[in-house]
Amino acid sequence: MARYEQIASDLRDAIVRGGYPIGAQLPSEAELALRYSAARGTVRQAVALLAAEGLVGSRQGARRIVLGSERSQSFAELHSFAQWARSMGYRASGTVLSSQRRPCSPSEAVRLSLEPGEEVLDVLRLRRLDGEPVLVERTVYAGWIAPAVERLDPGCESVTQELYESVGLVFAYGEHLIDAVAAGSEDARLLGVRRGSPLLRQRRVTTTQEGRPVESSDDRYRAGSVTFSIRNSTAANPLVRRAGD
Amino acid sequence: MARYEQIASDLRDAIVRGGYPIGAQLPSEAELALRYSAARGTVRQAVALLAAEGLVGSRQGARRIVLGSERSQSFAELHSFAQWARSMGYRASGTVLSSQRRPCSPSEAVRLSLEPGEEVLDVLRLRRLDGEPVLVERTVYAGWIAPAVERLDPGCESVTQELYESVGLVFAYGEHLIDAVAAGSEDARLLGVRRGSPLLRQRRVTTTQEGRPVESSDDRYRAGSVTFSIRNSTAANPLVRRAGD
DNA sequence: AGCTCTGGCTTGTTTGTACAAGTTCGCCTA
DNA sequence: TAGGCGAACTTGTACAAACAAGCCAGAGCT
Repeated sequence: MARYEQIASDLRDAIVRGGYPIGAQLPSEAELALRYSAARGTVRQAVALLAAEGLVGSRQGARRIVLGSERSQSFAELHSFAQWARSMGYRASGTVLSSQRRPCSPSEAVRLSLEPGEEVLDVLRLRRLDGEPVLVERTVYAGWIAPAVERLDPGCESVTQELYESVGLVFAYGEHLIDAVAAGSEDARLLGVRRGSPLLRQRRVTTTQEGRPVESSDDRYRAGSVTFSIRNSTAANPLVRRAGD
Repeated sequence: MARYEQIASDLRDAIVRGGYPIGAQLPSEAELALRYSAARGTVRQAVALLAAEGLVGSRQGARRIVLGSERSQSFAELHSFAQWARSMGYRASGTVLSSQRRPCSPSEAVRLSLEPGEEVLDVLRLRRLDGEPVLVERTVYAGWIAPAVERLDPGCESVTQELYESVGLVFAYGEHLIDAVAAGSEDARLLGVRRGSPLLRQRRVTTTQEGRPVESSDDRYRAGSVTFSIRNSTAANPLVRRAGD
């Protein structure tokens, strides 16, 4: 673990534990540098990490301010339903309802950087939190990873983790589109809600470290079961609003 | 404009214009430093900016990779419906349907850091894109900014911009919670949809540069009109999934 | 042909220095 | 008392240097 990560982690703990309540000022960079016997540049990297997490804000000339005190989750917990559920103290389970190979559609070819007509693996999964059905996941895997996915146990908890352990596949980047849709008849049946009732939809494309697309997924959460949360600032602005399709 | 921002802007333009297509390698830091006659540290600040925007990814030892080529919008465009609409080429309009002072509820007192029972301003607005009703906005303003809000023109396009010009108020930080809800009868009537149909809800709290909360808002978008978009990576992870209320 | 290994390239981390720019607060003055 | 001024403090930007760690392609070997 790098020195600046240690310092960031130490400060984050202090904030989460209430040592620096919301609205309080953080010590100056010079003071932190002295306290941790590090150069000012190293301390700046540490607080930049906290700023990216939305925990602290800063303005030139003034002390840094604590903006929030909730620990933000890791990348893995955003991409893996099971890992997220575990970290929240829920028991996650899942079932593969169908799984079949087929040639990819033109739009999928673009999203996954495939040749038109190349084979993909189409998987439908139902996910549960503490036994309650919460999420319908329709995932399209690129052909080159399909064999490894097909080898997975149908009741497998964490696909992400299994793929890492079996073939060393690491998800590294993701793009996510979030909107609301009405439940179709299949969604309604699986989630146990009425047709037309609101669902939170997350469409995502995930790629490896090399930027190679692995999967494209359409996840639909039962309303009330999940909320997405973001902190942004004039400096860091990850969330973007787009016009509907 | 800082040197590293110039470099970032230059590289971003090149990426957006297709000079570096998705999947391509960026020049090495040393080469960029030479090209721009800047120190390597300065170049690193520039590419860190692009990485935060999700445009490029990096791994130690390998060249940086272009991951996306869409320009992400500014903070203002996320917080201000009007400024976002304008940048997307839409014509935005809005109407204040009601506006009244009342004592704040206990939960609002916490969210806006107010004394229990302190006065707040409650505003209901309907927003349109090219004439079409798209968004119902229920905003609660802290008492100290209420007079300035009440002085605004009821048909005012951009509240954010007007507040900046009239009292110099700058929104600097925001927290956003995104989920899906069914349209209530008021929502349905205003947006011209059926009761119970899906809406995309964005609840947000916005604060000033000093970390002082200004407004708390519940915005509901008609399904299909707006999508939120995010890019994340193992390094930068702004988006968080949370359990429902 | 296929494999390993190594050397050079590239990004990651840390330190040190210097100056610019903005904030804060006390002091002085009108 | 109210306002203006300035000094001290704090964050932002930029440069330079050095080493660590990981990647990659080409040389050489089997």
